[in-house]
Amino acid sequence: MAKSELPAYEQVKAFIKQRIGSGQWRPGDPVPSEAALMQQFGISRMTVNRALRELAGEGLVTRVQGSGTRVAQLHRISSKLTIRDIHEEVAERGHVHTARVLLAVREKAAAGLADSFGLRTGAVVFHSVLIHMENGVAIQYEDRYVNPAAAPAYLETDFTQTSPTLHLLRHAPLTEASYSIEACLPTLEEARELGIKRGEPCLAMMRRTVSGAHVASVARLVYPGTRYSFAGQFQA
Amino acid sequence: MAKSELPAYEQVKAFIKQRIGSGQWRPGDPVPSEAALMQQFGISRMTVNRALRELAGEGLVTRVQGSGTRVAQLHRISSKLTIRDIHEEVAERGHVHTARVLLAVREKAAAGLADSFGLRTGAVVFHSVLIHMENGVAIQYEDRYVNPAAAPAYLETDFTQTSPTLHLLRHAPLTEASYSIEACLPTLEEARELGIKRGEPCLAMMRRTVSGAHVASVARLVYPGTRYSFAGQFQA
DNA sequence: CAGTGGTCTAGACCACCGA
DNA sequence: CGGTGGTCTAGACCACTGG
Repeated sequence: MAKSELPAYEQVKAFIKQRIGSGQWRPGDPVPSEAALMQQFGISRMTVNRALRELAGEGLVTRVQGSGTRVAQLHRISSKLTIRDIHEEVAERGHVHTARVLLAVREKAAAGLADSFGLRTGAVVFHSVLIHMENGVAIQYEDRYVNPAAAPAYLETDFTQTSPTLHLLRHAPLTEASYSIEACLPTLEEARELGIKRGEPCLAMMRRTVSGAHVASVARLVYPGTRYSFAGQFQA
Repeated sequence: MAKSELPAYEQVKAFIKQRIGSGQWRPGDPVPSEAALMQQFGISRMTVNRALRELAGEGLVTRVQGSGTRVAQLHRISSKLTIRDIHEEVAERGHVHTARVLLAVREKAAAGLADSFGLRTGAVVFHSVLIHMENGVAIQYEDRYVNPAAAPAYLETDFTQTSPTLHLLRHAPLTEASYSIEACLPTLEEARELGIKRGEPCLAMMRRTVSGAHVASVARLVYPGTRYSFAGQFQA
């Protein structure tokens, strides 16, 4: 009707967000039903439904069929942590990314590693180790194992030109990934190659990626604590 | 028509995900138009639209009005990092959460801190420091400043019963938050209170939350590296 | 049982893009 | 201009919840 600039479903979302954000509606309180919002806004149910469905996806409300929609318990702050190809990340800061390859070989997998890949102990896996640098300063030690079944041409890559992550994204479409981040002290070799003291704390990310039926890659990424941090943001 | 168990829009999503995941459709390739998928699946456009809209929301495809839908460039792995109330988190593991309050006072804000809150230097802020324990083991040192304008009753809380995070979630509805995670060594006091050596690496999270017009809280959370890690997952 | 949300249809008008 | 996606409607049937 009106020449309103905002789509109707966005208006409904804004209305509800305002009520929640201002504290008028508290966690656990009921949100008006789709029928009620239809009437109130004079719009069709599909439109109201879309608004509520998106709010549920954002974690602001909880919907239960047959019961109703309620303001969610906001006991968690959920935000996106984006893990990106390091070359792209450095380039976006307007800096120069370079890499030094310390190792790029095929190896027989030890028992634990073979397990991670779902392979037999002693099966061949690819193993690469490199140092990533931003404007000449080492910022990441990347120790990675790759499943040949997922990326057979892995070792033919010039890792100074194409980062291992990029090669894998291109040749082994990602279907699943998991990671964990912890604090640690660098090993002797990591400290030497990163050019830091052994006592300097580091962030270590363990990452495991799955491509289709294969575990594609298992990597340990070590960042000097003083040169790197993960940041994130959240907006209601 | 068929007694298919999966909703039609989920079937469309699964179809497209399979094509992308298997590498048949590569980044930049066009995805069939809504009209084409309507025909192919024999369903209405709204249903196809929902499937494609959700895939776009998940970052798997890019949609441009007038141009079409394409497979997204998968150069980033984007996953949710969920930050939760520590009491809830410990309780969910079936463990016992306790807290020890080291400080809970009102203070005059130094220049830098006042800036963070958008207050004058010397304005009164609340300051709390506590140790969180899981089954009696210290897992987090929480050093937090709170804006009285956002949570006037903050200091009246018994933090051994209601965690600062929970109090804030209840009284200062969250509209925005940002954080960063880095590795560090604990200060003397942090090491003493956490019961760890000074050389033991820690994860430090700096968190800043906004509630409506106010910056509600600024906190530094220190976790012993050997007792904590952040984990996340991603699924295409 | 009445009320809720989950899904779906068969149309429609519009803004935008590229040829 | 035709094809694309963005939005919206006015119905519909169903599964589930709660009293």
